[in-house]
Amino acid sequence: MNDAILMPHRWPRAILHVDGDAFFTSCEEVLHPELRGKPIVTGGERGIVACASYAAKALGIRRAVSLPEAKRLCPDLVVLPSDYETYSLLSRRMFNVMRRFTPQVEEYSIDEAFADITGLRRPLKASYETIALRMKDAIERELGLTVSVGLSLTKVLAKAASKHRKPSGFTVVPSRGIPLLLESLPVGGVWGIGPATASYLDKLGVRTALDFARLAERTVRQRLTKPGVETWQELRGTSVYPVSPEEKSVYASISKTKTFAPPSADPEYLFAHLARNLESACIKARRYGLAPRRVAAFLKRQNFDTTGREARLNRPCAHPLELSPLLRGLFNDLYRRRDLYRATGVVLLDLAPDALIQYSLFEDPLKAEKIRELYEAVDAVSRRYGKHALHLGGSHLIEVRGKGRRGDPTVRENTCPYGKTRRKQLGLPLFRPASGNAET
DNA sequence: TCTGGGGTCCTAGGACCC
DNA sequence: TCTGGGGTCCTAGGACCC
Repeated sequence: MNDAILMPHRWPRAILHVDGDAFFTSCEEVLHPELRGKPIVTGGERGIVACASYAAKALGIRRAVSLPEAKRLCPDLVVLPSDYETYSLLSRRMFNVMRRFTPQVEEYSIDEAFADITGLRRPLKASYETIALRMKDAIERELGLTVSVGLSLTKVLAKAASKHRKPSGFTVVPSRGIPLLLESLPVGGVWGIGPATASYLDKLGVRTALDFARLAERTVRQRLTKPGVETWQELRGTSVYPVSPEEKSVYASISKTKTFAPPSADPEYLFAHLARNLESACIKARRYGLAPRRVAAFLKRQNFDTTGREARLNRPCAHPLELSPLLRGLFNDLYRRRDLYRATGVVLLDLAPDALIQYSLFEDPLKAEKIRELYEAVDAVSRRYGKHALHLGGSHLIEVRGKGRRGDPTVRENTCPYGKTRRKQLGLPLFRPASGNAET
């Protein structure tokens, strides 16, 4: 282990992290001042707590607990449905306040943002600390809710700093302050270190973020993968994650999943859930004018093990009617009769803008066009009467065996997206026979 | 943390080719 | 019929985040 954290000169970079305090419920308090200070939660529509106000947290109510359980802890609890429109609005306002100081603002989530204020001391005639404090004050004054702010040399350190003191915390960590900050932070609390890495590090005797930061570089490179090494560098004050102000407007993927109780082994029941996942995901994709080039399905077993399969389309397509046979193929490949499953899910990947959707010469363009018209009508009905007002009439309507029927427009011809399965179908061994005594 | 739902990124290793 | 090596592409799954 090293003796000391490297000491770079004082502010090689000045990065701050702004974190809304109990953001959703705080937004509700802005909207309904009479609720201020009361125990309130949002998430009423889902049956679990999405966000708990500080008054509710004081009573032991945490995220993801069920509403009946929360009600039991606090009979007077105010339960509200999530109102994302309002939260997004206040979120945008928060980011805009930040952007008055610098365009180098990265919107990380609805209630968090980073800003790189390196080099602003001279133009703004103020210390980094003062700039950060002005930003915090402006947000709180203009929005009427509080944020916690961390200022340090890297994103990982700034994030650790902002959560060091909440709510309405303000924590400045120059290089000499790093050990003090990291000493009281369990390594699993570091942004980028999850349960798996934390328990692995624990075996190496690493308990706190400071222990981790003090590991020798060679040790870290040998034992961890890229994200681990980068997190280690950031913790030592070397900035490797830039603040990137470009907004990522398009989704890389869209997924829909559903857990059901009790778990089931009934293939028709499971496939019906998958079909519904597919419809929801496609509705969302079409709403954003997107269509996937790859579609994946996954099943979650009772023990939370998850397996998935994906398939490539020969053109982007966000229409369940066309994708359903393909989904059936993926499902057949995944499903094991002896297993009980607790959830299904569908992921649309490789999303392309709808404008780019083109029909291949080998298909019946009339049919494709009809399907497109059908879904335009479906979307219109859904907008009016709700999401699943119209949907596929269950799996029985579409009788398809296996997958990738020749001529199926949604499956690339002569291509099998899953090698192992294809090998199985062709009666080939899944692996090259091992050398040695594999065949005794 | 006894585990809901929606995302992103990384990597091992197989497929395929030369 | 066993035998390499190397490069690229892709899939499945893991890990992490809010």
